[in-house]
Amino acid sequence: MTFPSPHHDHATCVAHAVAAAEAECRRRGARLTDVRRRVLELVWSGHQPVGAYAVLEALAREGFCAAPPTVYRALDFLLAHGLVHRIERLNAFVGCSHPGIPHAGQFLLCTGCGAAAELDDPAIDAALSAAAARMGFSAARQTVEIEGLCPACRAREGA
Amino acid sequence: MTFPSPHHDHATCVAHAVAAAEAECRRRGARLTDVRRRVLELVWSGHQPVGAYAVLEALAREGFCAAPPTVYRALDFLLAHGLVHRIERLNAFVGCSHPGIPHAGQFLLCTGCGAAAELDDPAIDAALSAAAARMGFSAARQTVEIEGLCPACRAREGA
DNA sequence: CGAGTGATGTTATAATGTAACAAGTCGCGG
DNA sequence: CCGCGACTTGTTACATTATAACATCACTCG
Repeated sequence: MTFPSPHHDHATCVAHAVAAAEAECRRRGARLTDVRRRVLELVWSGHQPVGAYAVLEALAREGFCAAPPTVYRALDFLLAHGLVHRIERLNAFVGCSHPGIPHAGQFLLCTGCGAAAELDDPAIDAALSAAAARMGFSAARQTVEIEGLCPACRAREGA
Repeated sequence: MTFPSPHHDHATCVAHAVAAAEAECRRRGARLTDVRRRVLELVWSGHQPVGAYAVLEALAREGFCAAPPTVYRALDFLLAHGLVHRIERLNAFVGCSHPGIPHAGQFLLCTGCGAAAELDDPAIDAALSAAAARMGFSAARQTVEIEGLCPACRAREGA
C-alpha cells in the first residue's frame, strides 16, 4: 500500500473495499448487514482514520439515527473479520487494504494531512518476532504505528 | 530490559528510577516537584502500565486530593522529559527504563500478568526506518507494542 | 409457522482526557 | 526585603471515547 494521489478515483477504492468485504463475509459465513456495510463505507470515506463518533454523526446525518453501541458493534464486527484496523494512537479506524490475507497491521500516519498508509513488511515482522523470541516472549498481536510526514506533506513543508 | 522476577527487590527499582529522574531533571533544568515525583513513583509501583485514573486514586488515598488535570500534567511532564512512556493500546503509562538516553519506545505486553518490558532493538528501528524511507516517508515517532505471553505466563498456561 | 440465534435499538453510565481561569510558589533582580 | 515574572498547581466544568444491560427485531432452519 502507498499514499494515494489526491486525484485518484476514490469511489473505486470504496467499491473495491465493499466488494472484497462481501466476498470475505460470504467465505466466512458472516453477515454484512446494512449498518455494517454503511459503517465500512464511512470508514473508507477517505484514506484517513475515522473516529467512531465521526461515523456516528455521519450515520445520523443520513437518518440512520444510531447510538454509540450500534457503531461500536459494527466496528467490532469489521475488526473481527479483518475488514478494518484500529489505529491506537488516534482512537480511530481505517479500512484494511488486504482483507482476507492474514497480516498484522503496520501503519504510516502522516501528521500533516492525516493520511494513513498500511504496510505489510516482512522485515518488520521478522525483527519483531526475533526480538520477542529472544526474550522468550510468545507474540500474539502487534501494533506498529509510525508517525511522520508523507511525501506530499514533506514537499509542502520543505518548500 | 527484561521481565523482572516476581521476587526482585522492587523498592530499589523505584529508588533507581527516582534517582535517575532527579539527575535527568537537574541536567535539563527541569523541576521534579513533589507531585511529579510521587506520580513517577506510582507509575513505577509495578512493572505494569498504570492508568492515569489509577494514579489519581492512589494520590487521593494519600491525601493529595488531586483532580485529573494534576495527574495528566504530571504525566505530560514526565513524558516530555523521557521519564515515562505511554502504552497506546492500554491508555496507560509505564516507567522508562533508560531515561536520558534517547530512544523510541518498543514494548512487550503480557496479556497474562499485565507486565510490560521495554525493548530497544536497533534491528526493529532499522526495519521501520527502512520501510518508511522506501515510501518517501519521514518518520518522527514510532509506536511498537507487541502483545503476547511472557515466559512465566507461558510456562503457567502451557502446564 | 415457530423456535432459536444473532443483530439492532435504547438508555444510561463508565472511563479517559482537556479547556479555561484562578491561585499559589519559587527564584531572581532591584 | 519586596515585587515581578515564570512556572506550577487547584478547581470547575466539560469533551471524547467506550461499554453494560436489557428490550426488541429479523433472519434462518426445521
